[in-house]
Amino acid sequence: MKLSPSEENYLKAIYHLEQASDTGVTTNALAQRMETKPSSATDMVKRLAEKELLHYVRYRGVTLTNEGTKSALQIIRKHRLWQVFLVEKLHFHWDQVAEIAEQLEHVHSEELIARLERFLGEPDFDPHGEPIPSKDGTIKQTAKKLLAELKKNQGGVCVGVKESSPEFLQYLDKKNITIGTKIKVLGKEFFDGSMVILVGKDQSFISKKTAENLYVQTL
Amino acid sequence: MKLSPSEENYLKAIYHLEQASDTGVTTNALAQRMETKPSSATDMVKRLAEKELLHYVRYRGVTLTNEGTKSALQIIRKHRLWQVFLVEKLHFHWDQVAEIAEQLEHVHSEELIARLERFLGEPDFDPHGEPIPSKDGTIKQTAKKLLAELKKNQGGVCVGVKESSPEFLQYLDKKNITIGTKIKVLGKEFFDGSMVILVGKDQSFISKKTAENLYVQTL
DNA sequence: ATCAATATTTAGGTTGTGCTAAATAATTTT
DNA sequence: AAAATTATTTAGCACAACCTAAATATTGAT
Ligand SMILES: [Mn+2]
Ligand SMILES: [Mn+2]
Ligand SMILES: [Mn+2]
Ligand SMILES: [Mn+2]
Repeated sequence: MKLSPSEENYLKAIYHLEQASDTGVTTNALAQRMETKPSSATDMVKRLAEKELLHYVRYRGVTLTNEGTKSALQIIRKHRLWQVFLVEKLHFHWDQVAEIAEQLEHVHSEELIARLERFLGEPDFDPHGEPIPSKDGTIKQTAKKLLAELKKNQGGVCVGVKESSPEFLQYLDKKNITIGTKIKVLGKEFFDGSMVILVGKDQSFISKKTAENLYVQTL
Repeated sequence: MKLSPSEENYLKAIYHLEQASDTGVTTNALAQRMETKPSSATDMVKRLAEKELLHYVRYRGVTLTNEGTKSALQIIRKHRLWQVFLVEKLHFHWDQVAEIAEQLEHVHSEELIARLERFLGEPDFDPHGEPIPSKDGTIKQTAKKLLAELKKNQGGVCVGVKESSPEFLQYLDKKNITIGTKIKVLGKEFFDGSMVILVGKDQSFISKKTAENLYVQTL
């Protein structure tokens, strides 16, 4: 089915909200995520229900159908592949690619995305460490945990970020943390969850909030 | 100014029609090119006039303003750079790229197109031999002529196509003609303008229509 | 259980981009 | 020059995607 950019953006938003909560997605949550009004979200949700991309029960929220989930995954796939292109080939910084990928993801061409994937060497993860769904919708999951879950003296490699806002990514740069960086917990403050960590050879102080947005793979 | 895909497509169409005729563009011509109805073209033309991208006189047609021409050239620039990407990097065939570039050209990001141009090695021409406008709107013109203008025993290198429909490009493939192919006129029929030409080492027969859609650079 | 607060939907309006049918202007033919 | 033909515009409708304000349903507190 050929969807409009707006429809695709809504589907993606619903998918991500479903993932984050494992429950139906409410109109308010969706409107907030889409930066629109609840009444606009209701309108769109009705259209998507009409197209059988989601189940909608008035006042009860929304869940994607199989079709809807499949569509959402394909858009995410395109978004992430384009992000890889922007960083690996055009040398964009990892905090600059989201906005452009938001547009590129809506270009309709199966052939294009197949060839792009090939050209990029069939990457498994995007520049933020997020997995790239395959053409059939499969996602490669890795055993990652939040840095905040590690105990003192445990260490690992940074494999992703939970939030990927430019602000956070730029902050990580300042701290010399990026995908692939080795991190070890030197100390953890019980009071506020803050940590002293080893980044490469240097010590660094990070807040609980930061530790809760960094994924690491333990060694 | 941030324009919608539809507005951008209209601007491009008007630019091309102006180039082809050196006179004002009529509503009917525009509607035909855009594959829409004259009434729709009138609507759009009014909006673009409002934005001062073109001059519009009722019943008299339309001409682009300087602003409008600048915008059109930037869209054409993006279209052609993306076409180079699709052919050179993703190995699309030259007859498959127009449709996808029609979408990619509407992605808004100065930075993206600057980096893409760099990545592609700052090409001067697209896969159909058409010049790529520079960032400031300059077009590199070459001394090319239509194959149809050549006399017997004159020869040259194919440097472009006037029409770039998939049908025509596929036909050229069958004839083993592409950008860079050496061609020599062995004979020209006065009656219907058809030609016998030398393509590489082989003889080939082409119609006047074909000869009028092939650009060559004489040696 | 009732009421207040919150969430959601509906009603009705706006803008962009298309359409058809009818009106009007321009051009060509006679 | 008038009539016929063609080109163009206008009027009015439709749909997607937004909005605000008002109505209604759900939830949480008393
Ligand atoms: Mn998007
Ligand atoms: Mn990402
Ligand atoms: Mn286009
Ligand atoms: Mn071209």
